[in-house]
Amino acid sequence: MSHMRYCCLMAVDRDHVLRTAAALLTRKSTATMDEVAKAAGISRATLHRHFAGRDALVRALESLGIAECESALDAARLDEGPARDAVHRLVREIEPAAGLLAFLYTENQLFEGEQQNIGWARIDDRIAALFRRGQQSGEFRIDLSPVWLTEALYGLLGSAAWVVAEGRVARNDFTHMIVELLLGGALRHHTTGQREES
Amino acid sequence: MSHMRYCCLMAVDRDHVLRTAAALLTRKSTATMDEVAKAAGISRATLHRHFAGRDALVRALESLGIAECESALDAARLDEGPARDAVHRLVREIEPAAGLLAFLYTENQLFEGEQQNIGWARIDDRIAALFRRGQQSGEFRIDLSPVWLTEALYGLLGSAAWVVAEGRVARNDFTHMIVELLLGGALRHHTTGQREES
DNA sequence: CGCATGTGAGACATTGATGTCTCATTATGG
DNA sequence: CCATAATGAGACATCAATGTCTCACATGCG
Repeated sequence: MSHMRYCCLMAVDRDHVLRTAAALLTRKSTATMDEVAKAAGISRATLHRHFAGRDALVRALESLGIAECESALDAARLDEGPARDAVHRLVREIEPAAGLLAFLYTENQLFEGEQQNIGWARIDDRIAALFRRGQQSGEFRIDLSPVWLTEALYGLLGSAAWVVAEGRVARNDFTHMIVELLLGGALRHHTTGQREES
Repeated sequence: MSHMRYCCLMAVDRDHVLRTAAALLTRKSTATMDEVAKAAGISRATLHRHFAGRDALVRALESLGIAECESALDAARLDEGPARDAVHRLVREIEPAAGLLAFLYTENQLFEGEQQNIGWARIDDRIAALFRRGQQSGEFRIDLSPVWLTEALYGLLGSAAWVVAEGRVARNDFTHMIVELLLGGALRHHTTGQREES
């Protein structure tokens, strides 16, 4: 504690600003710097002191999103146990970041001159590796590529975050909805006469 | 003056402009009116003669998206045969519009003062009704609500359109990827018929 | 208490997109 | 061939967001 400096209100909680901005931009991706500042309870000037500009803010959000994603990946221990359980843990751990990820997912198109891209690539690889492990262990079907399964997971995370935010489904169902659909699909599998062929 | 009948057929192909704009905005949702005009091969002035402003353009795209969606819904004959086959037909029919839908899906947040909203609601209802029919017929599991299945379908359509546009999966796999994941899930099931070979 | 720091409020110029206008050009149809 | 109409090019004002700046205020610290 001795190394912490106690000043005035002490350098506006950067993390709080980022999370508020994430929550706002998730709902309204075109929100103004002024709106972001008001949402965070600070002035535009102060916001601009902490983040050089809108670009820097979005970059910071991207870094936050990557960090939270990797934390979730670590916490989910993707290498341990059945792959299906690892997927379940992953979705559970990543849920709090789903909104932010959904925002970044749509905003990323703007960053063609990538740089943080390596962070996303690393995350993609770790998730794809999980699906690949599940395929090799015989748990997952092999006609759906790990790349597609990874992307589909992103899409489902975004859809679920959206529909929960809209209040059209209960927040508690978040993990169940995604995991059950992603792993089991919409079809009933215990009924007789099930046939799958196209 | 009798309104323009069939005078100079120079009349810029409105549909072509819309589809070009859709393609561009799908890739870069912040594209300028000038960029849209250039992409469509017309001048900004002409673009502005046909669409009062950016708002009007996006509205027109929304109408186009709704129309294409409803055409797909009609062509898929959702009421006929097994629900799972209807889902397959739906995805196949809706594929060409997936990019446009993905764009509108993210852009819709801006339309809080809805008006076209009724169009989307009607589409939502028709798709949700399909999933409900599948549940009642015993084909689909009942622990995943039609609302969620509908939203999940949108998410998967968007993800698939994106990953195909990125060139990370083959365009030919579009329908298969979505239908198999949405209906069957990633898990291998020990039921008859599921593709598990090589 | 006085100093330093961080903040809020607001003025200001800048930038980029937009909407509107005019005018010349081209193509169409009678 | 001529009148009409649609287009392209560009000038122009407008507007909103941004980035930068100054100044006053509050609070922590010596």
